[in-house]
Amino acid sequence: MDHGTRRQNIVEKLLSELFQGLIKPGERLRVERLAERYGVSVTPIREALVELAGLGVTELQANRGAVMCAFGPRQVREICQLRRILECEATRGACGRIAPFELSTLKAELTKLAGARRTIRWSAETRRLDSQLHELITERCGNERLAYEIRRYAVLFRLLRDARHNKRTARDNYSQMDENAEHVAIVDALIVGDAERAAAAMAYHVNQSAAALIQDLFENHEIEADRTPAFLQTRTSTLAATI
Amino acid sequence: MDHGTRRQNIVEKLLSELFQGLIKPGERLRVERLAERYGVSVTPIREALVELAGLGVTELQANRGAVMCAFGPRQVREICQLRRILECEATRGACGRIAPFELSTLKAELTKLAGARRTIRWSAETRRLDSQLHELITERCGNERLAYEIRRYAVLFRLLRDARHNKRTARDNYSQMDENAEHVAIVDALIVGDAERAAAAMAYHVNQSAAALIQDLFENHEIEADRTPAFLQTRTSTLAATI
DNA sequence: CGGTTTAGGATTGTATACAATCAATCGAAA
DNA sequence: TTTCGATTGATTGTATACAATCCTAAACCG
Repeated sequence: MDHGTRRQNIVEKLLSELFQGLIKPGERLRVERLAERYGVSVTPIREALVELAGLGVTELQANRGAVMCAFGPRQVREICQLRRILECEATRGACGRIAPFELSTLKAELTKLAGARRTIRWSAETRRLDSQLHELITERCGNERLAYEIRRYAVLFRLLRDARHNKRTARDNYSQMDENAEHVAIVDALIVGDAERAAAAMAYHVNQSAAALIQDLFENHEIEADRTPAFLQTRTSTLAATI
Repeated sequence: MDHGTRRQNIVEKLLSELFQGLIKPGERLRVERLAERYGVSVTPIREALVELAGLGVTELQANRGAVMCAFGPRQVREICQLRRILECEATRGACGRIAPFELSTLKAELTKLAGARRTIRWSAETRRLDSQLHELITERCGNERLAYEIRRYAVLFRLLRDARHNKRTARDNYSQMDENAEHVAIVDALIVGDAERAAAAMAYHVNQSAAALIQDLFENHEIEADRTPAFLQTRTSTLAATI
C-alpha cells in the first residue's frame, strides 16, 4: 500500500507531533516504541530519525539513540529567521528572472483579492497565492541549492502553520493583517527590478508571519529570557575556557 | 570496532568520492554494491543515503533507489553562495557578542602570521586560525539553528577543500592570496562593532576561497553556460505552461 | 560507609531474510 | 510491423534476528 513512502510519512507525523507539543524536548525517541505506535517495523523509523536529525529537530547520539531537540518560541523564531535569510536571497536572485507577464498576472489576482470580502474562500485563495508567489520566487532564484534548502524549510513551515491552525479557535481566523498587501509590495518591487526593495518587502512579510505564528502557538507560554544580555555576563566562564 | 559510527563514515567516504569525481552525476547508487565495496551490510548504507539526500547530493526516488545529483563548477559555486549567505548573517549576529579580548587576541595572531615566512607550518597555522575564526563567529551568532546549518555546510566545504588538496600539485601550494589579511578585515570590523562591514568582509573572504576552489577543482573543465541568459529566451516554454 | 566493579536488562546498531516494486524483454494479437 | 500485456530478473523497501553498547543497580572490597 504505502510501500516506499513510510519513512516520509513518519517524518511528517513526528514533526507534526513535535510541533503540537505531544513530544517533549529532551525526550528519548525509542525506535521500538515508535514502531509499534505507528504499526511499522523499526527500519523506517530509524531512517526517519536520520532524516529528522538532518532537519535539526532530533539529535542522534552514537549507540544512545535519538532525543528530541528543544522546541519553543526561540526555536520557531530561529526557523523563521533562517527562512527569511534564504527567501530574501532568493528574491534578490529572482529579480529580473521572472517575466513581467507573470508578475502582472499575479499582481492582478492579489489586488483583486485584497479588496474582496473575507470569506473562507478568500482565506483559501490568499494561501494559494502565497504559495504560488513563494514557489515562483524559489524556482527562479537562479540557485538550485538555495531552492532546495528553501523547500526543506518550507516543510517545517507548513507543518508549523498546520499546528497553529489546529490550536487556533475559529474566532479571529481572518483577523490577520492583510497578507495580500505584503505580497503586492514584493511583486511591485520585482516588476520595477529593484532587488533590494523586493528583498526588504520579503523580509517584512516573513517577519510578520513569524510573529503571528509565535503569537498563536505560544501565547500563553512563559516568557523565556532569550534577549541575550551583554556577552560579559553569561560568557565569562566560557571565555576563560576558550582563550 | 566502529559500532555506531558506520553511517557517518560512509557518508564521508561517499562525499569524498563524489567530490573527487569517482562517482559520476546521474549514476545510480546500488546499496548492495556499495555494501560489498565498503565491507558492511546494506542497512548503514541506506541510512547514509538518506543523510546524503538531506545534504542535497543524492536524490531518493521511491522504490527506485538513490542517484547522484549533478556536480560541477555550478554546484560548487552554489554551495559557496549558500555558505556566504549563512556566514554573513552569522557575522552580523556575532557582532557585539564576542568579547574584545578574544578579538584582539585573534587579531594579534593573525597579524603575526601575515608577516611570517610561508612554510608548511605557516600554512597549517593559517588553516587553524581560519577554522577558529569561523567557529567563533558560528557559535556566537545568537541563532542555534543558523549555527547548525553552517556546520552542515562546513562538512561539505571541508571535503571540497580536501578534494582540492588531493588534486593540487605541490607547486603553488602557498601562492594563494593572503587569507590572513581577509581575516584581519573581518576581525577589525567586529572590533569596532560595524556589523555590515564585517559581513561584507566575510562575503569577500568566502567568495575568494570559492573562486580558488573552483579554479583548482575544475581548471581544465569545459566552460558551462550558466550565466543565465535573459529569461525570455529559455523560459518562454515554461511560461506558457505555468500561467 | 564509600568507591569500584561487575552482572543484568534494556536499547541501540547491524546483518540478513523476505516481500514489494520496477524495468526490460519476450511473445502474441491486431 | 507495432503495440499491448505478461513474465522474469534485478533491486529496492521492510521486517526480524542477532550482536554490540549503554545504564542501572546490587555486590564486593577498601
